[in-house]
Amino acid sequence: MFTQNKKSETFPLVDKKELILKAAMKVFSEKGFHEASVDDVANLAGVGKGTVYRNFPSKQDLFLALIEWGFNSLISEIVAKTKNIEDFLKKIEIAIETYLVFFEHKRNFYRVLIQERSIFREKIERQFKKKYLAHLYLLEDYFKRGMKAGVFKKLDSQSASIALVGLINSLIYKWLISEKEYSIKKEKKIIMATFFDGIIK
Amino acid sequence: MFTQNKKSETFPLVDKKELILKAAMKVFSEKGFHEASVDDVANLAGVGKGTVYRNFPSKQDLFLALIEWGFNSLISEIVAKTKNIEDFLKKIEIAIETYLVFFEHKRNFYRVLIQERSIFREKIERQFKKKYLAHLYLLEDYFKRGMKAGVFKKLDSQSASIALVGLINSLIYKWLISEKEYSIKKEKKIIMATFFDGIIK
Amino acid sequence: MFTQNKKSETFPLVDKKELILKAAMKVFSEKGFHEASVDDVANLAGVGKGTVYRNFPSKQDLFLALIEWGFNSLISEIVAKTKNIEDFLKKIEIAIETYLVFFEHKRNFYRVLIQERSIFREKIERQFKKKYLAHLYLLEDYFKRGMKAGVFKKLDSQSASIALVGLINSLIYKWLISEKEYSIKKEKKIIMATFFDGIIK
Amino acid sequence: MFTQNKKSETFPLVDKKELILKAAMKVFSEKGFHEASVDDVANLAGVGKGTVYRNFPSKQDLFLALIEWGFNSLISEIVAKTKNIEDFLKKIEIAIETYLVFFEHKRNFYRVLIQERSIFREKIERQFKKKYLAHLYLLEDYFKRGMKAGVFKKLDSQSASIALVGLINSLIYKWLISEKEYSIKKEKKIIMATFFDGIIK
DNA sequence: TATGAATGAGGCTTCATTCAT
DNA sequence: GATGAATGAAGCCTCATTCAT
Repeated sequence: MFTQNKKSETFPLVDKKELILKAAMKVFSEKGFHEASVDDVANLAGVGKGTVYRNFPSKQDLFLALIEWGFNSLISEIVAKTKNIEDFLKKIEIAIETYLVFFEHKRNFYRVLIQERSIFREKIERQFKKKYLAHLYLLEDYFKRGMKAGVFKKLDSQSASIALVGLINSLIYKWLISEKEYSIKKEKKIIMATFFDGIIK
Repeated sequence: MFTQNKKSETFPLVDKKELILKAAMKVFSEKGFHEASVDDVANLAGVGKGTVYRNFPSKQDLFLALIEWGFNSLISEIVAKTKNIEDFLKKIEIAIETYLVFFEHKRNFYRVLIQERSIFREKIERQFKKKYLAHLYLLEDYFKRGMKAGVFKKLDSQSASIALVGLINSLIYKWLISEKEYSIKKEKKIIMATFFDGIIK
Repeated sequence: MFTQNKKSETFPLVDKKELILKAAMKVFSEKGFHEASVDDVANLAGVGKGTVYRNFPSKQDLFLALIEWGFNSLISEIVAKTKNIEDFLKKIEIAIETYLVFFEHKRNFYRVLIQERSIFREKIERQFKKKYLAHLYLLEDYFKRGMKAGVFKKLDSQSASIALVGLINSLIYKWLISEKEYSIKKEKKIIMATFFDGIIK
Repeated sequence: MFTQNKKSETFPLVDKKELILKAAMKVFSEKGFHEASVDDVANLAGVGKGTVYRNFPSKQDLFLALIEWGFNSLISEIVAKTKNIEDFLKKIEIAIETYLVFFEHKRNFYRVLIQERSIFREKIERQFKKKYLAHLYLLEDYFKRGMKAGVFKKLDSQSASIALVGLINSLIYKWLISEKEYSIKKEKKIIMATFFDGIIK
């Protein structure tokens, strides 16, 4: 009793949901949504298949929850790192860096993200788009304010943020499939030298 | 035999392979690799399922052939449009424009491209990478030569080309899922204003 | 022990078993044995699933107990209504009426009864038959004695009772699926006019 | 080639659908709809599971097709045996006999019929009712005309036919679960002595 | 060469039952 | 005793691939 209480106070047992999400992250990132089976996830999580379904209504919902989980994490990190910065140039720069470092440590999440945008049809489409685009709003906001402040060229802010993210993702992908081991931060230089220098007024 | 040879010599009727590829392009782009069935492709192509398998060893090979077919087409077009241009700035600019227009007319191919990179595991990985990256070599080459000529900043040319393509793809994606109807060429402006202006020395 | 006895003596609170049986009656009648889940029953009864299993060894046993519960109730009622009647014709007539009225108020039990005789295989078969046929013995007995008394035609008394019950059930079924609202007692007339008039000597 | 042609002319290979229906009849009658698996059916039919699904969209559709198949057969037989009979009493009598003999030889179909009326919910309900009640229309018609002709008592003809069928089914059930071996035709006597004598004016 | 019926492995999901709390 | 989280066997169905015609 006592031990248990103590345990749960200081070592809050990993929540089942998180346990499953972690396993799912690995499995989906390695096999892809369709090739991965719910059994794979359950086995890796060390729980029964039924437990997966008790926590997530369906395989698709599990996948969606994964995306949300990851993005929430990414967004919090970017917000935390940039909120106290006044300079928009600096703000964007830090955001870029945070983004890169985030994925350097969460390769699996990146791998999950780049696969199969197409599995989300109709009913789910909206829900997915919302989550997928959510993290762009941050950047968009920075751009908007930066443009208003006269720091950036006057461009469509949504296009700009999408362009930047696409550019970054592309470089992450390159880094991911590269045979050589190098820190992804190295790519920051090219981002600054191209897009960043370009967008500055 | 005789009749057939004559036929295909004098009536270069769309050959069976191309017929199937066209159907596959539509089906895969609409449903995604996993959701689409070989039956769907065969039916749309108006041939029997066996015929699909006579021409492509497996569903995966069909998909791969599709990618190759599309890229070859894209590359030819870019080469044709840029080969007589001396100026590297102009060369890249035209390449960008060609790229945009190409996908404006081949949305399906774009849709096929962005899905399910994950279906290419192990055995297929190398083969895919090669094809996927092939069209980048063109750009890379232009950048290299442009850098040598002192027109562009000295950067890793592979990274630069990957960054550019990622940026463009991202904007195409935005255009694709946009509810508004507009020509994708409009996006050229932002590409020039950001990446292009940035990379120029 | 003591407390329990006292409780059930002075506070014949619906006992857990009956609580569960009532819920089961509703659930099974609405969904059928296979489509209904033990969870459904537990939820409706407002108890945990474990409690259901503490009271009934298995889902099948629960179903069987339900049948028995219903039949016991039916038989008591028929016995009560007919025991003081001397005339066998009247006896049967009252039995018929009681049967009809019973099911008019216990539609759910009827619905439970008509479904899925097939779930009772092998091991359970004998047990079920016994219960299912038990209520026929009453009628059979009445017929036997009526025949001996020369009131009824001399026929196989078991067949006669089975025939009568089948006929009645069929009319109850008709009443149940009928769109119109009418009292099932109306059907008594046709029962008397056909079977009853027929069996009289 | 020649032999084949001849074969298919004179020995029309058992149609796959019928092959599967026959297996389904046996399997469903023995195990019941829910306890039987599509695999069971496929195995008994000696075909792959996929072949079952090629012929019947779902397990439920297979079951429904089975019901229809059986009823069509029953109705044809009754019609054939009764159409040339003028006398309504005789007509009904022959119908009863045909009904009994039919099920004497098609016990499995009977077993399929008595199980699980409840599997047919909502969407399917109407479709099932239609089929289930179809064979009653025949009897109903006979009763109606017999009443008009003054041969039968004036009663609700639908109720009468339902009552008769319920009575008969009940006796078939008795015969089916009886341990003794006897011809079901024996039951005709009790049917005539009860319902039949009763309904005559 | 072309066809499409046939196959059956494999996947998602449900749910009766158990058991730690 | 009571609870309901956990389990995993079992079932329906899909679809890539094969092969007889």
